[in-house]
Amino acid sequence: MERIDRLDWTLIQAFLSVVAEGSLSGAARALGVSQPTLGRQVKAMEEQLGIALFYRQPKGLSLTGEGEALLPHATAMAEAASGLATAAAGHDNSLQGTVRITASDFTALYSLPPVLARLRIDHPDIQIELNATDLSENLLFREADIAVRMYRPTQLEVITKKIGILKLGFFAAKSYLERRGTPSNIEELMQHDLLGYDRSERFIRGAAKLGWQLTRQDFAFRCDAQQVHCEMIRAGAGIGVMACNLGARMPEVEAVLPHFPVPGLELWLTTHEALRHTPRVAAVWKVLENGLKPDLSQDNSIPIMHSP
Amino acid sequence: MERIDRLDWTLIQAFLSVVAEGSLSGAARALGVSQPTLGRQVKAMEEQLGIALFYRQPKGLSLTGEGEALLPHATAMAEAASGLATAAAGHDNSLQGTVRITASDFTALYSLPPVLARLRIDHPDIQIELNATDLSENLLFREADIAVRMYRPTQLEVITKKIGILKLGFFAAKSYLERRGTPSNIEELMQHDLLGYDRSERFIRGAAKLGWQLTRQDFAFRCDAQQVHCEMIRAGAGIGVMACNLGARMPEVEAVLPHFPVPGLELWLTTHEALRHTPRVAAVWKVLENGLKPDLSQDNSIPIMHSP
DNA sequence: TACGTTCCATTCATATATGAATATCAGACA
DNA sequence: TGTCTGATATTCATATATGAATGGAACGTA
Repeated sequence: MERIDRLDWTLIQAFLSVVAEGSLSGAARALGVSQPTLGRQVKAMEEQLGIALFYRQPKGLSLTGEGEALLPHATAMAEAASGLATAAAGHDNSLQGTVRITASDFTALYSLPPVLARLRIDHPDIQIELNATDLSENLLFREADIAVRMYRPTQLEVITKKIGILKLGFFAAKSYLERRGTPSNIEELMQHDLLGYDRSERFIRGAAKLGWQLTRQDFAFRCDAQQVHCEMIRAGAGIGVMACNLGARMPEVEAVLPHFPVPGLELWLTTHEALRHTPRVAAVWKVLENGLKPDLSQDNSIPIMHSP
Repeated sequence: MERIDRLDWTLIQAFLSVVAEGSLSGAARALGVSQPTLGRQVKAMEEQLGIALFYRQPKGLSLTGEGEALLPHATAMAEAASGLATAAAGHDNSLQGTVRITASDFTALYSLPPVLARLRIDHPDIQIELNATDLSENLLFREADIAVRMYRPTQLEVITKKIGILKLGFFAAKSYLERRGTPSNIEELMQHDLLGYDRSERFIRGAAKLGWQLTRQDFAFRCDAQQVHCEMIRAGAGIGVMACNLGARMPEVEAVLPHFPVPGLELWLTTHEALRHTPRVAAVWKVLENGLKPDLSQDNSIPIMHSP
């Protein structure tokens, strides 16, 4: 397959300017180049992409449907470029602008919302862009300012801080427990339908350290996404491990063996060194830290699950 | 102030390539230009920005701290560029990639999380980027694929669909009601501490239509952010209007005059015409529509508040 | 209808950025 | 120490993109 990626970004710049101004001449003025140049650049872009971007009209150029489809991407580039310019100029010393946060789906959807709500109250001029993904993001190469992760990032040149430990515990739907009974010790629990969760390898190893032999076959269900896991517990599919604070919030589920020491998950906040002292990033960091802490345990004696 | 924005995007492209390859020569090979050209471009960029981007080392070029700070922006540009290339090539016919959603803070933080959780289950390969803002976004000019709004967008060339009506009602903290008593009709309610919410102009007008005279002075508190409003109700600061489904989920608050017909808020889904048939956008649209509907009323006889 | 304005397309001399060739430097290795 | 390798800088002829000038088409207005 051919790489169309090669198209010169100058062309995109030209494209964008023409869209914004509505004519070649106008765009030329705005961009400080001549009108023929711009005309050629637009033509070049159309040829390289094999797409008609504009309708040439007497009053100027207007976008075709295909052109419209490209515009959002071009605009995104322009925004990034302007962000770059701001950063370069060292003028981003204000508490406004966008801060991009990346977090695991689970954290993003269950832990972060109230914290972000608070953030919107404390810093109304800071826009938050949330990227929910379990993929380990490279803070240096991806546009994320702060990462919320369940493990300590290993990259160099990042600042990390452990916020606390997310306590996990066994939970099951009340309906399930009524049907199958509530286990009162580990041996009984192992006779139940167990739901393996996405870190099951880690979990099995963690369990082994606590002297609890467990194999993959002991799980009635396994799944990769924590949300699914969660839903299955709620639906009464069996007994599974989930975050204690989350379980406590769900009226239809109940803790099982609440005092059994299930290893917890660490929660780490990460940013890139170069962004550490950007005011808005620092502000968001602070709110995240303060907002997430109450939900977490600071007890370091709780065993944790280590990353693979 | 000078516009540094003017810097040619080709230079950024060069910058990025040098970072990725680690050397001028390598980057030149990758980019299909000569090494001196690239060297000059890097130098030009440094001069124009007035920043040293690289340490020149015998083994190649490595980023300075200032360079690192610019990198995320440059990378964001590259991602957008590659998105543009994909869109242009017409290859984005798969159910993967990123979909950007914009919604009011309130919707984003209170209504969307469970829906997005579902989305992650149904379409694990679609990344969601959520931009929580009350600002009306221009879907054509901003990189957002789908907007969730409380009003019908007026732009041309967008596809909109009304999902339903968010029912509103009076709520107060139980502690407040214990202290001040529960009003049993509108006249009594007006003697209470009322919390005006951010659309209070709209609200006052809506109330007037229902034959209920109300002025700004009748509100004990006013605030712009719905979250703050919400928190004040929970904190027992008075009686306020909030979404019924949200109020029902909060154990510490109680509905006041639950049968009084408070005008609701419409919820609209919007996307740009050109994106309508992009598979991943269509998929997300569908999940949003199905996920938000259950929380909303489809009863069109409920009065609604119109935008200003 | 004629005039002024605004736009895009074309032409051609010119300025500019480019690449091949080369010089230079630093480290690896025998 | 000498040589090789892979890197960045420098030079200069050349290709390339650029801009001023010009032509032509559409539209509004007197």
